[in-house]
Amino acid sequence: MNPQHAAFIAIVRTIPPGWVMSYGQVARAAGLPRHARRVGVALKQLPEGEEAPWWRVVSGEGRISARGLDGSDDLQRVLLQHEGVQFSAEGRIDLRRFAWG
DNA sequence: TTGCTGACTTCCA
DNA sequence: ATGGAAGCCAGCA
Repeated sequence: MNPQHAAFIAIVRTIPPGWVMSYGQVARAAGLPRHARRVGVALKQLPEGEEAPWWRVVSGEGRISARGLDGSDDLQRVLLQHEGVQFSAEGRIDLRRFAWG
């Protein structure tokens, strides 16, 4: 397990239910700015044993990043809505609500 | 080493 | 709002 990935996962584990963070925020919180893309890689390669709320990580625009094949996109949306996260008609999340303040 | 590829972000027209 | 380009950086061929 890549140490950087471990750092990202550690941050993701601190995201409480009903809350979301963008890839960029996770990267910065882990002390690794400009590594937003790596956060995506870390989550994609998240081992079975590692438990982390990957679905609470979205893009900076408040949308769910596409994976392409599997329907994990839909699963993510369902999980978030189940936690009470509000989506706009266009399927967007208003990240301003999650800015510390 | 070079070039391409991303679960990204930021600028600019 | 919207599309495209550029910046970014580790992994891989």
